[in-house]
Amino acid sequence: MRYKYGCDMRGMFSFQILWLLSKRKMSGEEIAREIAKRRGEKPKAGTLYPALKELRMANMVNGVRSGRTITYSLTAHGRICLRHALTYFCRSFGDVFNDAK
Amino acid sequence: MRYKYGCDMRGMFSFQILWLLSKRKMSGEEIAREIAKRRGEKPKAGTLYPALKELRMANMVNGVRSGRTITYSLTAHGRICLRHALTYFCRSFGDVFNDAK
DNA sequence: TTAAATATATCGGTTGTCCTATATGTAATT
DNA sequence: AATTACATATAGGACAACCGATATATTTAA
Repeated sequence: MRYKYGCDMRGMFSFQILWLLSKRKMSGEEIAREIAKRRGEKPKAGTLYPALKELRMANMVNGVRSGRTITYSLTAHGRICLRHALTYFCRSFGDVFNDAK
Repeated sequence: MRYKYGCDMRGMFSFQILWLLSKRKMSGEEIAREIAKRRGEKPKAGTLYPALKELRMANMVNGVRSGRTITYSLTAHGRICLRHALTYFCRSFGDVFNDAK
């Protein structure tokens, strides 16, 4: 993933994962449920796990296995990327939100 | 463009175009400048015009040429799609935005 | 101990967001 | 008339968000 701070909104799914993990450690299933609460549908396994793999390979997220579940959490680098992405996100879409309520 | 109301955030660029056009009619260049104000970078012609073409083919936007500029505006159908997309967007990312400020 | 449920993972394919580079048509300038 | 600038457009390619289908562990239940 890139998170250029320019004109690129291809990272929304990974962005949301990073944001959720900034709140608390979660398993893949928990992440899927949190996204479902917001988007209305659970991301499929074929969407979620490749994204988590990308985030791990980019050293933004790490995972600790215990039994059959893996608990994912942000790395220091992930926290920095999230902060930049948040700034970009709010600057890009802040007025859309303010407008909507 | 699809605007399924499920788990799909691939339509952010088109979404932002629709939202901008809901404020006022604009040419392609004006749309690009408005996006630049928010995202920090002007979308390139190879990004913008294919997206506008898609929106026209989906009957969400129409364009009226006058000289060398085309003035784009929302169709009734575009307005309906935007309203649905706004609902989805706010439900998906409302807490991210509230959190950030 | 087999069966079912849970959690993670990969594969192949489609679509949309991006790019650089190039092309076309229109208006203003020289 | 030729040049420059502006606005729109297309071609070809990369990558990320999606899907359905399938596979592999691990735990729990029958």
